[in-house]
Amino acid sequence: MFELLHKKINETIDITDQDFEHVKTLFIPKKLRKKRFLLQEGDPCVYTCFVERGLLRSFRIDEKGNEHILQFGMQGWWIADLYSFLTGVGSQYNIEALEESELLLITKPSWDTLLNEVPALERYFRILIQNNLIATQNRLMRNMTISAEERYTKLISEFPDISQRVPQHMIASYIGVTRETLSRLRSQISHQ
Amino acid sequence: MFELLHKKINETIDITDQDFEHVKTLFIPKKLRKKRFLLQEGDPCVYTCFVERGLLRSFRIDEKGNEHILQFGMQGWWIADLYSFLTGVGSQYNIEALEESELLLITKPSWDTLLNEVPALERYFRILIQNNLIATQNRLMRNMTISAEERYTKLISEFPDISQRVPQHMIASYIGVTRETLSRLRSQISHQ
DNA sequence: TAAAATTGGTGATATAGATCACGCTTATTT
DNA sequence: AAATAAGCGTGATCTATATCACCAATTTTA
Repeated sequence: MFELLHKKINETIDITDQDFEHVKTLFIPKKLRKKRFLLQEGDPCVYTCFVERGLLRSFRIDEKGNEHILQFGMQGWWIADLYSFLTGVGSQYNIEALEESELLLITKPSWDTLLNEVPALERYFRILIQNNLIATQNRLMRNMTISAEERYTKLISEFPDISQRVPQHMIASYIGVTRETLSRLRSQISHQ
Repeated sequence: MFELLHKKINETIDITDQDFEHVKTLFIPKKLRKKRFLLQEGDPCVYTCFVERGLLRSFRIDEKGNEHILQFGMQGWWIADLYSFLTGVGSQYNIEALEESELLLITKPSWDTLLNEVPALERYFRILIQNNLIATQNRLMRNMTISAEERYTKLISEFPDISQRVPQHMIASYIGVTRETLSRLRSQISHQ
């Protein structure tokens, strides 16, 4: 259950087996079936979630009822509504399993404890968040500088399996277009 | 010169005077005149920069020659091209002073040293980056969910002095529209 | 202080992508 | 197995924003 988390942490910092045993005690393992929610809009985001296996998405629904995906949470990634998790306010996001998933959850109090008791993890999370920031800045700049078609082809080339794993309308709402537009872009691309 | 940095660090973590004296030795104070560059596209981003006084912007120029602003670096904020700073590869961004500015610069080797010698700063930077990530995610979602006009009015209400301090075409390139579009939005807004 | 550059406003037109509306498959649920 | 929902494609039309082209005022630079 904790293999992937252990591996991921070890990739960035050195953690003793003893410390990792302590880490284990603070996480709550959970299986989440497809289409079930880890977080619903309005509720505080109680857990930060590490994805051991499966696939999740975090998304928001605007006033017109359109979905906008902030993040796909793939195997080995973390997913949460950070702001809600840190402040305890009601979340504006939903987090839903797109596949049957195995998760490791940690609450804010446990996370605070963990960071105090295993200071090396402060660096692990700093680097994790740092990489996430870089990726989010890139995505923001891409949205401003390149066309929907380019955004789509770049996404597919970075995550080739994504179009098999998630429906097209979710890919559309991740790159910031409607499902109709993506459908037309795809047919253009396939006709050379 | 170091007052603001000291204050900002103290707002998030406890740092001893002794540790802060050490911090001071690793930063390079620099004055940058208006329109001068701290970083030019293609060069590696050698410094991460804390703005003691003044205003900077980081931006990118696309193939068509249009500018896109990633960040304004206001007093008390940090600015850099994180990816280039961490990896040493040539940057895709420019960083330019929009006002006469007083900066505190730190190189990657010094920053690494600092984090090892003053572990408490690991938390300071984790929280700094965490807040930046939250803000960047919000901006990304806003760009996908709300109109240019709303983006403009929200920016102005969050940073009321910005329209006095930076030219309109830069505000336009921050919210992701052309200068012409922003000009028209502004005249609409002023005519009620 | 004259020349050049920057800033910002506005008209005419073009276009990427949204919206609405429909039909056809393929999964899911009961 | 039937009923329902989800997923995807596509035509017709609409709209927000981009593009191009120009002008006037202000600021910066030589």
